[in-house]
Amino acid sequence: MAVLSDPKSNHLLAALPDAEWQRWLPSLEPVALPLGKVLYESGGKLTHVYFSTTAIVSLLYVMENGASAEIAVVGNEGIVGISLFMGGGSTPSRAIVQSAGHGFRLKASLMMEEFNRAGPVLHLLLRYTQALITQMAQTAVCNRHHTLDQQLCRWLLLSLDRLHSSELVMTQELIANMLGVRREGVTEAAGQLHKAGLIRYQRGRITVLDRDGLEQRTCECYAVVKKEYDRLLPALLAR
Amino acid sequence: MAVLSDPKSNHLLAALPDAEWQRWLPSLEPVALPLGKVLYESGGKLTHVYFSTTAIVSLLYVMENGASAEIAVVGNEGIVGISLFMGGGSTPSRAIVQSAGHGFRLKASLMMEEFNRAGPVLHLLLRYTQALITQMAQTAVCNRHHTLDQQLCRWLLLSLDRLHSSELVMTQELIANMLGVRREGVTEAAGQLHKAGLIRYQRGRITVLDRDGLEQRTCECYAVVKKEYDRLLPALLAR
DNA sequence: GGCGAACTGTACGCTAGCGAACACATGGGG
DNA sequence: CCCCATGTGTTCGCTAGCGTACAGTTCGCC
Repeated sequence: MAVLSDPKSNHLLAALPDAEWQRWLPSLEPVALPLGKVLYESGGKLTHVYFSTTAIVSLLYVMENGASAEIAVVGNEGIVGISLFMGGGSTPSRAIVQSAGHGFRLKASLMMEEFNRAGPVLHLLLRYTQALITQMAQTAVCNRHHTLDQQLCRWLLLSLDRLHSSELVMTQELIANMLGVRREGVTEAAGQLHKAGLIRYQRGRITVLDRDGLEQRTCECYAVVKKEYDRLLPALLAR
Repeated sequence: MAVLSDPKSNHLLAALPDAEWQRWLPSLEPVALPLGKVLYESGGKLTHVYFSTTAIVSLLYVMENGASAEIAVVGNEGIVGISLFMGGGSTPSRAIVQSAGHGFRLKASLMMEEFNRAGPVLHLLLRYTQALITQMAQTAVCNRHHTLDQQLCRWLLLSLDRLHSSELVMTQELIANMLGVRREGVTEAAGQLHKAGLIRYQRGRITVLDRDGLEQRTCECYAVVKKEYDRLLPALLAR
């Protein structure tokens, strides 16, 4: 995989009007996003916003006792660091790379300048934020009502949608952290999916064999989120 | 309680610069917000945004099977209908009055005009939205990790903060819907709080006797949300 | 003033997921 | 090439909360 991927692999960047694109290009700084890299810390000030091209980033809340839960996931469809332009400049959550890859970043000050032009950039970012809000809301619902198996399916599907392959480099331990459950629970649920022939895996590497099967097993939450992203950001998905 | 309360009882309205305030005033339409009133439906187009003064509104997701879960709660500190200005004009959730009261509404077209002036109104609304996002995220975390007792405390505290009295008119059934749990579970948890001398209740009417006690019993989620609202919207709380 | 609907309390068996403890597998680095 | 750190599988007892069923209580209304 090339270190320098195309910025237009990020759907938000790709959706920029030409004027903005030309203006931003020189300032877009390519960055490697290795597994576990923390893009911002809970309560920390944002220095950059990130546009992933091939990585997946989790927005994670870590509790006082060390337990954690994923709030939302961002891939090449979005931007990491919305609290910058929403106001406040920080959030109580952490952004951490969940699947290694590359991306681009933009200085916070520049981002703010662009946002404050109050043109298409602002509207694009707010629509994306609205989609992200839906994902968070649905995460709350899912955490309340659905089984671990269903949630695992949802999580795999959301991750797949944000990747280019059907293979996830991801240990069960990591997945457990994201879902906020025990690793053993993930082992068990993954075992079910394996038995059902939907996935295959070897030590930190999950291959999805039957995407439709996963969709049938998961709860409605996945479809709700997917539909809302498609509705709010159609241009981005056209690519 | 007067039908026409003061619009400035709503913190967002109160925080408007004078010019905006003068401009909006003639268009602010007083509305009664009786228990159970639906301000917008899942996927429905927004015709107005609402500024509550004395009511509490729940953002609720209702699942295909009829089960539900509260995503966030809005009182006189906020606005109902953020998806209007965020883009998209609808969300998959429902907004329903959880505690009766009054408020004001503004036509969607007017709200958009004001938002698109891209001045202080825009920034105020986005900061509020950021606070709301935190609440949603923390709801997700809380649903994952905390006990029903803790969540009930959190919920009571969040509701108290959005009311003017220490008395909630609210059946256990309703609370159960909000928390996405069984009514019996709420009965039990409420019984604990009653025994501990923290609350009192008579048939759909809960009186909080010991607020500090609730704060000690609840999980960290309440404090996280409270702190973030205070941080993001300090002017509003000064009143 | 008492009837009935709405609200609250209690009980019981059941299940998903937890916590802890440990055995097994695997594959990359010395 | 083999060692051992890292990842995975399995087991067991435990608990919170579910679903169901039903009894008791309160209050508004006729």
